[in-house]
Amino acid sequence: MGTEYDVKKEVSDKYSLRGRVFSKLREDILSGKYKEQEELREVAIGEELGVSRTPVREAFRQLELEGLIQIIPNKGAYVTGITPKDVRDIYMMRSLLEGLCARWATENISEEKMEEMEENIYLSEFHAQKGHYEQLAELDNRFHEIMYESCNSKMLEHTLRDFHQYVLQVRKKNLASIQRGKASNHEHKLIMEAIKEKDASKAEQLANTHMINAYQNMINHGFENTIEDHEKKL
Amino acid sequence: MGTEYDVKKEVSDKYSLRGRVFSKLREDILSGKYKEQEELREVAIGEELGVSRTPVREAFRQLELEGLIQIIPNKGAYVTGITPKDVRDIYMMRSLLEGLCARWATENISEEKMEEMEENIYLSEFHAQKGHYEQLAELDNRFHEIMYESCNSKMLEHTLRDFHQYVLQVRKKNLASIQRGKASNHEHKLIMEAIKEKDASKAEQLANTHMINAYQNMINHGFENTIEDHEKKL
DNA sequence: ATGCGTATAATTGTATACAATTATACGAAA
DNA sequence: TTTCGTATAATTGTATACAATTATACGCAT
Repeated sequence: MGTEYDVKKEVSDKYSLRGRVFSKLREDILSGKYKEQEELREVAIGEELGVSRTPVREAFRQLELEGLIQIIPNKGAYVTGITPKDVRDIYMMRSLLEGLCARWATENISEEKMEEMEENIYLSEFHAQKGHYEQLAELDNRFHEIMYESCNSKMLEHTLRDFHQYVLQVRKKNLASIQRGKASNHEHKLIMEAIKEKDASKAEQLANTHMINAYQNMINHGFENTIEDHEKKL
Repeated sequence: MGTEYDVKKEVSDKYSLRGRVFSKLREDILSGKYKEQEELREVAIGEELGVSRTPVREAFRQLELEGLIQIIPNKGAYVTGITPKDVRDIYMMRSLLEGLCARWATENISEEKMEEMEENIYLSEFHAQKGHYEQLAELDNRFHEIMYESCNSKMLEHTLRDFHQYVLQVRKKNLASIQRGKASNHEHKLIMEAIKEKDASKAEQLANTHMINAYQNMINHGFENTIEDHEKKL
């Protein structure tokens, strides 16, 4: 009953100019192409990408709401950027919310999603052994996506997806360590098992720790030099 | 040192057409003027508000990112709405994040903000006794705002402000109970004292409970009939 | 030289025109 | 009657034109 359309929700439609501008700008900001406080001019961006101001402006409004730029009315759009401290904060927030997500997923996950999760674990172990980084990263993303989709909360799903997207660039480099890859897989497996056993508290606690570990690993592999400069500000 | 511009960050600039359209639509969606799945047409909205499609479109893009509408490319904008379950989920998420915010505020709050917070408590007690609902609601908002501003985390501040805004409409009715008002004040006071004593864990736990209580009170005063219909879906 | 005021340029805000896509109506064939 | 295809209308996507605001340059008075 109830015909369900599995409309694949694109983060931003790839086939509209606005969507492409949005994605491009977000990527450029997160990758550091545009420095903090740099002013983004509509015509300049438009010319660079070969589009008019209209889609650029719409993309700007979205970027503002994502917190990546600040728009001062009648003045301009300024890059907010993402600092190492922002990344830290997001991981702390994610730690709590991914925990909640794991808890709710335990209570609401469907048969199909549960199976997909198990499959994800086994595939990950395979690719980890083979050293297939790209597939591993993809499966890692997918694992979290499955959790988001299974928690039965539009709001939480939306929030976590945002955060996930936000730190994706930074995380890419991180998972490219085979050790962390394997450790991460193991943690995923424990979470999956807790969900399967319907032990919500355990799943929550594990997901919690999983995020902390991911962050800890990150600052132990090339991220600490940048974060330490900012730690002093804390 | 370091001239600090106290640029008051408006949620969305009131003086641009786009900002007004955005605020109006958000209010109308949250208040239930537009039903779920209802299609919003750019020209219709524009004519109703006396503006062209341009500001309407930009507002749409923002509403989409806030999750209030879903835009299907080349097709239309459909109201997502906010269900009682969404409200519940947000309160659960807020419970965790307000806790984290209280913890960080304990570690980072400035002298000035600490004093403003104390002042806020005393003023609230006064207005609670007098039965001044509007001032009480305003002070309640401000208390949380002070916390957000004091946690020293742009990301967390941004996220919590979003959530806060999201449930504002619903919450209005809620605080208009003098009992809850006083109870809420007392909880604020305990949080404030914990922050002042630099007991971060205590502050976190109190802020945590404060949110749960606020939600519990809400569903016990006129919200439960609507939520219960949705509880069955859980 | 410095500060101020005005004119000019640059930039953003909004409206409108046009293009592309999607929905609808209607008629012909089965 | 139903189904399909096509023409038409409606709606969104994009570009451009114009208005309003802000930044800049330059001359003048001090």
